[in-house]
Amino acid sequence: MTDKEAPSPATSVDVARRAGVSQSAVSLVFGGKAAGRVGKRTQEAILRAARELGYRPNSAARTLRSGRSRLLVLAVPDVSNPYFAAVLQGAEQAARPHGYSVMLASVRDERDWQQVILDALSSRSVDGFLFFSIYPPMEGVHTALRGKAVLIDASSRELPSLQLDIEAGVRAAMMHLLQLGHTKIAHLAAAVEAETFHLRHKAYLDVLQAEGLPVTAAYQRRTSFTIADAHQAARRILDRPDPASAIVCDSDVLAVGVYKAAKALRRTIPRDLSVVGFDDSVFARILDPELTTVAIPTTVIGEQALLLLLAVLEEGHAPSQTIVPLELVIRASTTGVCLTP
Amino acid sequence: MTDKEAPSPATSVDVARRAGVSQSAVSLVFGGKAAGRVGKRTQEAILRAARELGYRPNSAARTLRSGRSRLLVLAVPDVSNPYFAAVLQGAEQAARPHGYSVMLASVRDERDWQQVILDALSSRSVDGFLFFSIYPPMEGVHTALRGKAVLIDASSRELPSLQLDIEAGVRAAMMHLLQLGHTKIAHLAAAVEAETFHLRHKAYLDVLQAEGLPVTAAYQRRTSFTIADAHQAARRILDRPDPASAIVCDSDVLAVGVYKAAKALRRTIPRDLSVVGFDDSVFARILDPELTTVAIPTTVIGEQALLLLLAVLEEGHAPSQTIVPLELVIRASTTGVCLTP
DNA sequence: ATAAAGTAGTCATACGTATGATGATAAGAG
DNA sequence: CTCTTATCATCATACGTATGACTACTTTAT
Repeated sequence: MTDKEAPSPATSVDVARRAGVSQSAVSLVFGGKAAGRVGKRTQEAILRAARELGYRPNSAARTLRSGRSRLLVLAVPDVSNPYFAAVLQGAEQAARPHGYSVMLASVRDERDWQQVILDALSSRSVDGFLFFSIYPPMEGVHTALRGKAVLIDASSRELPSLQLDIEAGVRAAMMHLLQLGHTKIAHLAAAVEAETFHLRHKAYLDVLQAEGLPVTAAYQRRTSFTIADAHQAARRILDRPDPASAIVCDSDVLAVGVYKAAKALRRTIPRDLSVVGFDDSVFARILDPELTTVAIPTTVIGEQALLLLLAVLEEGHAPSQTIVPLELVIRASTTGVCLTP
Repeated sequence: MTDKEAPSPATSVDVARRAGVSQSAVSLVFGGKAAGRVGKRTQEAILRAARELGYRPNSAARTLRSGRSRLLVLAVPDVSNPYFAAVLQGAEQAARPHGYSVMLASVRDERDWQQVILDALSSRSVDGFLFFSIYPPMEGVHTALRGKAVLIDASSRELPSLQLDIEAGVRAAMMHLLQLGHTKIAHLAAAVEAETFHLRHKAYLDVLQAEGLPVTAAYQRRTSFTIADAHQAARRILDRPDPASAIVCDSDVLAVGVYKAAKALRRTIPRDLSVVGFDDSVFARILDPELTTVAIPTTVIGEQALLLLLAVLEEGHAPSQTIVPLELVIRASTTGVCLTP
């Protein structure tokens, strides 16, 4: 109510003067180190004075003096992918109560990569990093990053990581299809050099072998991460004398391509073809029929990864490797195989 | 090649020492104010020394001293909407060459709003803001924001803004449908208190009137910004004796709801129902049939808005109101009306 | 009674940069 | 030869905070 716009913002010195204490005391209170150094009485006086002046600590000064910016970076390969947006949301939520902010950095190629890191590190404007599997830290930066970064959906000897149980996810998808009677199951893989995608393909092959099914080369295709390319790749899997009756995709985005291919070839999903996606992004529920997919708990991942990072930053502590379980969400794109063609 | 990891990062003093000049000279060079103050010779010497030491200016110190952080904030209502992600991308691209960074802030309700602004402003960690139509600046903050913010898809007397030609977009959609022979055109509106959505509805009504078509209350429905709610609302428009033959939606997201409603009611798009969306988000091409929609050039908007903001910040200059044209993208969800039912 | 430990508070300084004021030298104008 | 103007470089200082060192007082232990 007595809110007057301060022409020049109040500083800790102003607050100290008004509360009749030293600047140090103010700093201690706002730095959270008041325990055992500032009495309860004066603490209240300081807070009151601060409120009256509308005081907020100057973050630049704070960073300069303490060497910590309380700013973290989430580096993702594609800003416009809703998948990463959800992770960001989770990370932000976890960061706020600890006084940290999270910035999004889009890292398209490896050059960006190095750029972002070196810039951020050497200008000392960023305290820590969250990196996605894609473009994992290269040898050079690896060491510079120790104690400052956490990997998501990737493993590393040098950096702590938040792992997704990719193998279990793929296995769940495969078993679901097997139980529905499918034997000719294809895998539409993302042609991205990242551990997470290698794991997906390995799991696919493992299940086939474990179940005594044949491994057909024609049922395995790699494609770039676009709908159009996925469409073409899916076409090659389907447009042959002995087409697969089910396709497991490395991502919901790729599943979209499969839908388009099915339509072009006049196959009906799920009657003629069962499709399983990966991610459970918004796309899954937009597609018609709604997509059966391996759900990745994006928000939870953001939270957990950030908590890991905070542990690393503030305690140097790296709780080995945390594993996040994935869950198969069964919707309308999968059904029993048609017995008589 | 002679890249040795510096244990403690080099400062401008280190560079100065190595180049045999004063710290001021280094600062001038890296601040871009070397013209007429630092000779060509010494400038080169400084740059060389800096390179050798791997020097990067400390941003905190820079901010503290200059009072400018070179950090901007893009405040959006929903981080997970790809629409905003694209804008961010455009903004970042435009910001980088000017030495600015852009942060994303998710502003869900008005409380967030005030929080973000006051925090950012008073801790002096942010130089400027980009705000979306949704939750436009309230009276209180308005003044504090002058000279520091630009509005996107909204108008204001106090703040410069980047306007979208919403009216022309809606009109294009309507004229397209009219030319296809539709007369019973519905409007599925977003129940969000923002100028941009008011404009959409007004334009819808204006076209009806201008073309001498009746205004039917049952063809106008408002819905919250979710697929499920849009589904229900669309149902009410379609599930009646005299259903509309075309629906114009305030957003692609709402159009998704319409598709679901059409499916539930066993109507085929576009044979039984034409649908037009708004945004041209990823969804438009994922839907089947692909969605005719009013395209918003998101990346361009990000760029332009940021350029506006820079002009405001660096020159106090506000180029009145810039208007961005929208374009109708015709795909497969619209077709001529069926003459004999 | 004295040492040790705990509590409440202040002092002084340094973090790394930007920038106005101040010279020093050289060059061109009258 | 002096006066202005231009160019190049430096000095000194302040931005606002965090924090180790220090003082004074109180409590507890021995």
